[in-house]
Amino acid sequence: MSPKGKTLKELAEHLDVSITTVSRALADHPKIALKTRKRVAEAAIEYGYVPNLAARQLVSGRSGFVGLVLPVRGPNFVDSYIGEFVTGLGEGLVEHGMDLFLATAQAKQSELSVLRHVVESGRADGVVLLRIGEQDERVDYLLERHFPFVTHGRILDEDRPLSWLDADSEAAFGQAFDLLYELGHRHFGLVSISEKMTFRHLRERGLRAAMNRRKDPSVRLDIVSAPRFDRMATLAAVNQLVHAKDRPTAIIGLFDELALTVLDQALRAGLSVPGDLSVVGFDNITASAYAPPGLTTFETSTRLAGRQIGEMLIEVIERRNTAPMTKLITPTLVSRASHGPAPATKRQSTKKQRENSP
Amino acid sequence: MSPKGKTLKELAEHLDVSITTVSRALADHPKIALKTRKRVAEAAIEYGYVPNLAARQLVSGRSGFVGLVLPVRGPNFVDSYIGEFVTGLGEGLVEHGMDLFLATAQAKQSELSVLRHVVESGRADGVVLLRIGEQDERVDYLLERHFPFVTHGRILDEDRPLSWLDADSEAAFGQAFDLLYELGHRHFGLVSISEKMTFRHLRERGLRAAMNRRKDPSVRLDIVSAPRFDRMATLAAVNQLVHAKDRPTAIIGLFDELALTVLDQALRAGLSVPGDLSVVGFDNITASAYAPPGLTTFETSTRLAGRQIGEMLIEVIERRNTAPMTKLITPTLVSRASHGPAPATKRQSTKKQRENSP
DNA sequence: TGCCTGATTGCAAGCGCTTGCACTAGAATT
DNA sequence: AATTCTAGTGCAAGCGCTTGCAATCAGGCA
Repeated sequence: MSPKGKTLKELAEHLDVSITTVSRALADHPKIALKTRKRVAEAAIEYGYVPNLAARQLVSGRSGFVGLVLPVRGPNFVDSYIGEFVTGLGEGLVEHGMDLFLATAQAKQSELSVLRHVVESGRADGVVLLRIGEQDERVDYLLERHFPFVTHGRILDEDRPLSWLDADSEAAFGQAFDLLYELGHRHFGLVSISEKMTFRHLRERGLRAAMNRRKDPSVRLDIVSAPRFDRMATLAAVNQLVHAKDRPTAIIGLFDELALTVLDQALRAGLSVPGDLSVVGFDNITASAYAPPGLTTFETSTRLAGRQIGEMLIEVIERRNTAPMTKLITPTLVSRASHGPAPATKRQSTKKQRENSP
Repeated sequence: MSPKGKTLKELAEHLDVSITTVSRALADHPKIALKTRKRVAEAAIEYGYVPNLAARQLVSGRSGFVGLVLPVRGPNFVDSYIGEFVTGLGEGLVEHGMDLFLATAQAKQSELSVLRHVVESGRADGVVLLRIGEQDERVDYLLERHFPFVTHGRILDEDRPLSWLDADSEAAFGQAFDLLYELGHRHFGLVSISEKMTFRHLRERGLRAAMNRRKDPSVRLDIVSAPRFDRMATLAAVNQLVHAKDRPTAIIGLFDELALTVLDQALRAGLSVPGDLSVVGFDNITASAYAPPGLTTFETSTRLAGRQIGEMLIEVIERRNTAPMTKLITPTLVSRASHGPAPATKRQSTKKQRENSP
């Protein structure tokens, strides 16, 4: 059976008024007599009238949709980010009568070209962008096109007028440093990524800033990095730290997957966590609670972020040409068992095979 | 800037032909001279013409969208299912030029009412349903309405003509039983849920069937269950098994979250896994690899399922009124360290308080 | 009683695109 | 040379809905 529903015209005939009146009545137009409005509203419900979206869109020029271009992902990724985000985004939109539509890139297609299509076909009134790079061609495109959008995460250039929501992971990484420093740690490791993502930059900056604030020359930070989704390279990078002769006493993962890998490799190497090594991550993915001894990390509600971004985007769409809105969410520390005091022996040890240098 | 793109008319004037011709040329209509078709196609690209979807939908009566009604979820759920599924579904659809649209239920709204709206507003040409119950009002509705849909999972009544894709978890649970039986286990526990989901039924049935096949009167199965998303009740149910005086030597979780809870509670109770207790799950969520000692479970690619469902749905939409298609995916065993031989001492215990039924 | 006003309602013109049917030439047939 | 095809193109009618403007009607006021 075709999706042919009742039309305005049918309803109008049924009620013996013009379709204009019905249309206006349903839109609560003030010029229509209250009595009529009510009569129509009731009939519409009883009659099971549901407006045809396509027709409405055609005349209004608006689609009623918000687009989300799904990031292209490796073949084996597994994470709850998309699901949570999309759930939240949907919640944020539905209250304002907007629908969410997902655009997936074809095999060889760039995200930009998908985005372009979405924008130009009029399928969306606004879009949400995920996984923002330090520089981002998608952002450039939308900005130039003056098309409404909100990003989860931000680009590096803070002066460009875009609306975004992001976790203040810069602050979180500073907090992680302080936490560990107070526990006596002086030699830090950071497992990072090689992609030029803004969050990488911010987190490293947050860490460094906290470090510099201490003005303690004995503090040392070793950074290793690997391309994302490259399991082998990641393992190599992690082990470079874990198996170093001069191993850090605390290793921070740029995000939980990385920290969990550290945990895993450390345990395999026979180290005790947090006895020999403290590990801290960021994101609080599910596995972090299960991986022994429980990963200390930071939590930021992805679902809530989605929801808020939905609301922001509605704003942006509604009143165009307004100042961009930005929102910074403070992550909260989830303190589990993977961090602790720096191993005492490591401090001024003389007969260790591994040395701690300034 | 408004989403006002170039129109067919503009392109037509530009090319000095009728819009009919342009429209047909772009659709590769055989009646249009090849030369013309090429000329138009090139001009369209150069000119940056992108058809207005709303207009097209209005006349074609088809939306070009497939709808997915997001299951209503508890406030703290975290899982990768939605993300993976949606990614796969998008991939399966985009190749056929279909878009995916997500409908979210409002706070107090039922999934059915959202579904109804989606169907009746013509926003989708077909829908995908998730988390199917033994009986499901959404399925009833769509069937009655003759609206194209495919479900991930199935209803209990196998005679109703609907298209579905499901993992053969019935077989998997049989396999789990056999695996454990051969390892000497005779006393089994199953942590189940109280919701009437089809997969629960099938998995229990698979387990029972394998059990009965053995015709071994010494085999015993204790089942506990709790409402989903109710953490306290789940813990209580799990502990009822784990702390039972007469504890099963092998406990199967209806899905990994449950099995992981068993693992966790067992470890807390000082039991050794798999020394004292074997545990098996289903789903292979990320955490299952990290939770000590590594959960033995079954894997079924959600992303692939999404993709295949996308393709099935296209089929169903394209040629309506055809026989329903069903697809059964065989899960593969992911053998990790949470299962092992039954503890020798547990064997011929005499004082059993619960009885095993055929 | 006649004209003006405000409150309601309806007419009709699209929004941009598809498609059945008619139309035009040149080609083919007799 | 007259007639019939055939390929290629255009006309015009919508798809279902919104909306500017005109039309209608009952009072109200002079």
